[in-house]
Amino acid sequence: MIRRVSDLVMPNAKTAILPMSPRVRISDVASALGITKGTVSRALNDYPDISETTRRRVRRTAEAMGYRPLAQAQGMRTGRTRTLGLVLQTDIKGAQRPFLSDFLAGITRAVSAEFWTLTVATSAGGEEMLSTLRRLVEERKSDGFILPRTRFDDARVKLLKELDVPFVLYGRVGDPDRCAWFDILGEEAMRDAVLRLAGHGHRRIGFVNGAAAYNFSRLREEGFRAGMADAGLALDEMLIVGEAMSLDAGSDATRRLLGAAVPPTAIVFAVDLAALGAYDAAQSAGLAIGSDLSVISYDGIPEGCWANPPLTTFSVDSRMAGERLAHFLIRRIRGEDPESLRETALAKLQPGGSDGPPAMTSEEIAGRAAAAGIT
Amino acid sequence: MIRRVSDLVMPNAKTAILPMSPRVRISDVASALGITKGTVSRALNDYPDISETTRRRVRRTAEAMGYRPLAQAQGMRTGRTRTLGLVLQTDIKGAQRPFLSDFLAGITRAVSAEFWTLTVATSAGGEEMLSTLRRLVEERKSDGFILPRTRFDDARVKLLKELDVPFVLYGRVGDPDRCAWFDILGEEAMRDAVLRLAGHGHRRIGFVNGAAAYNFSRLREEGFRAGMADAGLALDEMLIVGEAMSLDAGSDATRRLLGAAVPPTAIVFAVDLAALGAYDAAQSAGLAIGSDLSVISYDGIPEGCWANPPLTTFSVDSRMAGERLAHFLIRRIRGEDPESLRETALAKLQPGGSDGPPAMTSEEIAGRAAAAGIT
DNA sequence: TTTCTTGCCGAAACCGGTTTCGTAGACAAT
DNA sequence: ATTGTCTACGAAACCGGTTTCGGCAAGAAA
Repeated sequence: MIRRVSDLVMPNAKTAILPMSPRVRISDVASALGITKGTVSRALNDYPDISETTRRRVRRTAEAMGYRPLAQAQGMRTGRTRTLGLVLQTDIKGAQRPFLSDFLAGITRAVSAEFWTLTVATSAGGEEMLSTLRRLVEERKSDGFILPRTRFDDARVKLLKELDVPFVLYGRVGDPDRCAWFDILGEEAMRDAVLRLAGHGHRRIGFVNGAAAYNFSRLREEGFRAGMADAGLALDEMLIVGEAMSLDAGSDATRRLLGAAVPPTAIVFAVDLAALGAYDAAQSAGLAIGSDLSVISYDGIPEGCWANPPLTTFSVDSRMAGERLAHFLIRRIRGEDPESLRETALAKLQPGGSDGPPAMTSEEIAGRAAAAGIT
Repeated sequence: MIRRVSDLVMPNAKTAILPMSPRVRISDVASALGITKGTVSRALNDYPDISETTRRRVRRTAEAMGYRPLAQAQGMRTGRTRTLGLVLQTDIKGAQRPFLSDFLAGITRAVSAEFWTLTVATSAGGEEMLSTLRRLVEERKSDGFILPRTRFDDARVKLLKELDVPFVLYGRVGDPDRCAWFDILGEEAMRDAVLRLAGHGHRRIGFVNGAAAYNFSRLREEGFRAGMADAGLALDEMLIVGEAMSLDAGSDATRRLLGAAVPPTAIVFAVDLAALGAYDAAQSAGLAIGSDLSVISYDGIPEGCWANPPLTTFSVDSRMAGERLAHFLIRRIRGEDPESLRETALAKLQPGGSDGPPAMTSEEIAGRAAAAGIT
């Protein structure tokens, strides 16, 4: 921890000055052209009081000399440093783990193509998340934020709106006012999952949702319901359970569904990690995933491929998401209307062996479950 | 891509100035004390020409007023901005994926505890990696770097030494001169793996190494050899293969070992991902992992738990590694001797079901392999 | 021709820190 | 009392950009 203010400052100040590589500064460009640096700056920044010919000359020589403005120096006056911020939540064990690498690759790719940078922080969520955001804003460490894993009513959004700091959502929120976002249409995936199962001949289908606080859970449930309606299947509220974000929770949820009076022959999961928990529950009930009990899920985590049989799931292109989000955020910071920066994409079906035509009736499944002591 | 220099600068300059929150500036502290900001700065930076009483008064009021220097402003003169850099390599599919989340959490935890920040970039490796580092240094985006996945002869180390930019290694290198590092003792793990297998009764043990370019591969092979010697087992160079960093490569390597004249009854893998490839090869040879063929590996990736049987592996605490590395780098940047910043830790055995007493002799395994067409 | 615009640029202030330089005042030595 | 030294601080330059302000010169209007 920081104890004294002096821990924050530069020790050995004299020797701390780096041997600066011969950067091209704005004054170099100016003197090369025989004009003042103020004029160069205004020319590059498209001020209206610069003649078109001067503007062109300045641009060309700046380019030719390899001039690139120092973000921190610009930041002194403007308060902007061409830096995006990403605060990851770390209290949920392994929550975004599988996607993170691709997601970061996408963001940094977009960001460095424009000579911006990304600063990453982590926090435990809740109040700490907000104070971390606030600190990054106050210390001018980032000009805007990418907010992953949005909640229906998201405190981060509220805070950043108040502070008037730009942000983009990876996901959607309840109140879309002044929000830009990129999102995958989880609801469409859930709908398609139901239709695929119905195509296999399933008629009793259960749904295991994620945590209700997250906005995606609402959407995926909507999608499930829409799919059931489209398939002309009866919806039994007893076959819808939620709050399953982990293996254990997924396992428990599966057991609850199998213990129903008339259990489902197939289950749609909103989250891969929960779906993998179903394997355990099915095994303990003596049911074979893919035949006795069909499972389709969403996320496309690599662990799914290692399950036996491999999990049928809708996979998400996290890298592309990162790229789109970074571009959107930069445009947002540059002043574009957030409501014009909204885009969605579809998840891609990744067929495994965890779904297929029902090999058992609900009654037979109920029998097995009862025999295994599942109620 | 960037086309014109003006893409780099601030548009709408007039409106771009942020409504600054009422930060406490150094001049605020100064006027509160009735002294000049220069004196405050020198007091906080431990200049010798400040009286002890003044220094104390300045510290206390600065603390009380919540003053925190703006890193970019300091950077203008000093060239330092209290920022660590991390450049991830993304061309190797999923190479560091499983560890990344924990690793980042560790780094950012340490970093934000000292009011520093982390900027993350990605690159495809090779020349692009070097130019990315160079760019971050030139644009003063980071004061030093954490270099993961070190090679025996690492081009990044060479470059940063030339540029005289501080760095710490996650791993070790051939030439330790002027290098600070944190590393896990993979060689010890490999040694222990051999001893564990020898304890099970195995006498013919193979080794599948990672890519020779990485320094950890050399160390892990050394550890394997040391283990064989300690266990008093004969070493057959035919049973040592390398360059297996992926599933497919691991599968191929396993097949090669099984096709040997006298195949091993157990295999030690340097990399989990390769070890998971052995499952496939074993299955196609009609061999059961854990009994017919024992496997012990290293990394502790989560996929290992999903394999059947779960992989016995030595797991690494990536979060701790990130934390230690960040602290080391900060101390390095503050001027400490790099050679005093070196630390190692042990990997932790995570027993699974992939190893056990040999159920078959080498001859029987050779028979199965031959029957499966593996030569 | 004179005056009023307008376009275009130089000069200088400014952002928030760090660092250099100069000097007032205390004290010691002469 | 004068000179010299040293301590401790004020004043100002500086980092590399952006933004404000003022004014010259050319063209338009009177």
